[in-house]
Amino acid sequence: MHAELSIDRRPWTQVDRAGAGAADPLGVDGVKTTYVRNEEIYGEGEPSAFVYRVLSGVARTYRILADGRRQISEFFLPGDVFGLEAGIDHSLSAEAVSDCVLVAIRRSHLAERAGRDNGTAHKLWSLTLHHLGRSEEHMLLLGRKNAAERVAWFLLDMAKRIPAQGQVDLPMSRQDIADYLGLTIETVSRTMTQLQDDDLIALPSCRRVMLSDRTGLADLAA
Amino acid sequence: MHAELSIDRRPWTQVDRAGAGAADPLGVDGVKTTYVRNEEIYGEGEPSAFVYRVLSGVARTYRILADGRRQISEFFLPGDVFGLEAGIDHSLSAEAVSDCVLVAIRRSHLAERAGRDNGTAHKLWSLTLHHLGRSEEHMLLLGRKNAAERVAWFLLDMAKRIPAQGQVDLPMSRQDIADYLGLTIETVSRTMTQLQDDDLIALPSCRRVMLSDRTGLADLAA
DNA sequence: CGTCTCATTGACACCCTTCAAACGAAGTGG
DNA sequence: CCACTTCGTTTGAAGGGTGTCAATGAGACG
Repeated sequence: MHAELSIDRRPWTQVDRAGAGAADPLGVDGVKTTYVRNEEIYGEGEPSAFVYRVLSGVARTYRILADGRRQISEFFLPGDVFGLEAGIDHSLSAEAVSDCVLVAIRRSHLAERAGRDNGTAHKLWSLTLHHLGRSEEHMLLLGRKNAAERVAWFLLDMAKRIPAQGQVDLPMSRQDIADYLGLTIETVSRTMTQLQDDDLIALPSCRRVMLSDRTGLADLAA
Repeated sequence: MHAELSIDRRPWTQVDRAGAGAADPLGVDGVKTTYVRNEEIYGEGEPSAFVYRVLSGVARTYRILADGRRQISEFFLPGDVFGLEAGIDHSLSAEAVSDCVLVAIRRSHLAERAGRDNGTAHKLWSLTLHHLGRSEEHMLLLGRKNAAERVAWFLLDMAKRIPAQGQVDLPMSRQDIADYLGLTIETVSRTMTQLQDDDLIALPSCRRVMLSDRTGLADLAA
């Protein structure tokens, strides 16, 4: 990895000291805001005025079809940034998966600083490239993988992103997982059970997953 | 659309005068290269040394699984730019869909210029955001749409991107379309026939599509 | 005209969805 | 402390949409 292209993923909470008005790692002041579970952060079509960094909790962005079919495009964990979009209006909606605290950074301030400071401009670009890389991986999953491969990939990805050893506490519901993986809630549930029967994982509770056989999961995830 | 976020999509051929060594709209010298149909432009895992602009013809980027399943992430038409990735190595492969001419722009030159010139930096970022927006749309398609909706969306998208009126001359094979839409070649073929039976399109030849009912197609594409 | 490649069509199988019911955990009120 | 409710998850049975396998058809080219 290029050092200059790497992304700072430290949960910002750890260095937060000032609350509202403190500078984000992107170098621009933001306002700390709390959202409760399932609360809307922004909606598709609304003006895209802010970029958000997650301090605690988890957020999701998604698109929805007229008949209610939903595709979650990404989950955002502490340290992650979302809300960067091409147009002046949001083409995605965003909601809180769990109660969460975000820093909202005014997009115009960010643009202004990026115009002056190459470092900020470069960070924003890197962040966008990182998202693009993940969405390409996501497309491969949605277009070409079966249910077991999708779920195995998802669990490994979550284990990578959530700091903990040997287990994952999933922050989202089965419905969220299904809408992220392009499956139904029933298929996700059945697949989890199957992975458990195959001794690849254990499920002490429905939100807690022990990865008993990471190699086996990785083989599946392809 | 922000004027500053808009993308210059003019086919560069129209302003090309010097051949190799001429400056791209991105402001950096590039080398014009010709590729024949199905020729590899770069492979997954190779060092990512160049960014490409299509002058003529069409290119595809894709990822492939160990057993050969392929997901095409995007087609690139004249004027389009591809090859921008987060890491130092390509995470996608790229090939020529048809014989095509590309300008290869050295990434290090681009990075150097972006470091000096905010305009270039901003163009690169906008381009990346544009790709990200498209890939989010693509994820919705792959995760939640059925075959008819996928094909209808694809035809409308191609009609938008390929200048012509009332008809589209598809530059790619059914296999390419299938791998882009997350379907099989047989399903694409059957769906095209079905759309024709429903009087939404006409197929004078397998590469030429007349969009007889754009409204009906748009309703389907959702 | 023969060959090669790609596209279309048909028959059948299977993975995932749909519909439905049971189960379990968490919270509330008696 | 225990019914009761609510919400989310799991499990079952059945159906459908898409994949697989195979054969036929249609252009392109020599």
